[in-house]
Amino acid sequence: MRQDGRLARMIHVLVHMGLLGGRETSERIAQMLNTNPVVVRRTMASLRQYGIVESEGGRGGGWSLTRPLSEITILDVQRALQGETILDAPLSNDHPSCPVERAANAKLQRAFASAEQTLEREFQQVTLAEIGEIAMTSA
Amino acid sequence: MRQDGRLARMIHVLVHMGLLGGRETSERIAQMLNTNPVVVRRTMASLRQYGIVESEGGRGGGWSLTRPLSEITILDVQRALQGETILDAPLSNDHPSCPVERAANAKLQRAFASAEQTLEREFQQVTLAEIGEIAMTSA
DNA sequence: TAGAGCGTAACACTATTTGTTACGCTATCG
DNA sequence: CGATAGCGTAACAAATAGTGTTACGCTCTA
Ligand code: FES
Ligand code: FES
Repeated sequence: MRQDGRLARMIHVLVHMGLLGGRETSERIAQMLNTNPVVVRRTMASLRQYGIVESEGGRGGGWSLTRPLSEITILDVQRALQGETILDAPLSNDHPSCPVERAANAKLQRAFASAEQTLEREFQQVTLAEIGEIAMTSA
Repeated sequence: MRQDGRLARMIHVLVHMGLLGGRETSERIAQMLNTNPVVVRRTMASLRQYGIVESEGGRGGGWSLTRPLSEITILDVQRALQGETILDAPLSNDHPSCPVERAANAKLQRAFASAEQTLEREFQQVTLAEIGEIAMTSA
């Protein structure tokens, strides 16, 4: 699974919202991310589906958190954006019947699974509240 | 850093060469990988630069290993293909002066660095000779 | 009822890997 | 010496994924 910038961006947005407390529109979020409201909606939609944020249409609408930053981990955001798989072992599939290819793939898969576990543990340990605190004290 | 299929493919090729003992041409390797000789040369060139294989031109030329499979680890192949960085944390750079973005990036970087260490350890533990043995016994 | 705001489709742009063609250089064989 | 096998490299096409943008529809509230 390809790693992209969505995770970092969404963490930024969520912490921003948690610290400043309020509801934010896609328009305002887009400005703070130097991008476009549609991109924001697209990405935030994943978070909504996972229950981290909710959206309201109509005048006065926008996005808001469904729970405090202390109850959201990086892993939650990651799962919302990319599902179960964090790291995907890049295997080969050129000669599926070849035992060498299969052995190589098996070893790679094992190694990546191990790294993924590490990453998952790290992600689970960090709440967005922590990130907010670090930002507040370093500012 | 994006993960691609080169690592798995090159492991396959190297083990194949180690087990079958001989020199292989780009043409034959390309056939076994369902691809093109140029792609093979391109990728093998990285391995040559790192000292894992050597190439000879002219009639009867081709690629050969510079040392036995027992002295090549997955990490060696990885390093040859992608350099130092195995995993690259996908950070955001939308608002460099914002302390929240910086705090989020810092946490992500730490998490990915940890996972990279795990992966590096795993890669270093596996020699291509091991993969060859597994393939031989499972065939 | 007007307008703010989300939902979504459609398309262009970018970057990276992969695939392909073409051509040049070198070493061996006859 | 000439033909041929083989690598080296440049140039370009194709596929993929994220990103950016425009357009239009729906909903809620003032
Ligand atoms: S711009 Fe609002 S927290 Fe960074
Ligand atoms: S094709 Fe030769 S080892 Fe798999």
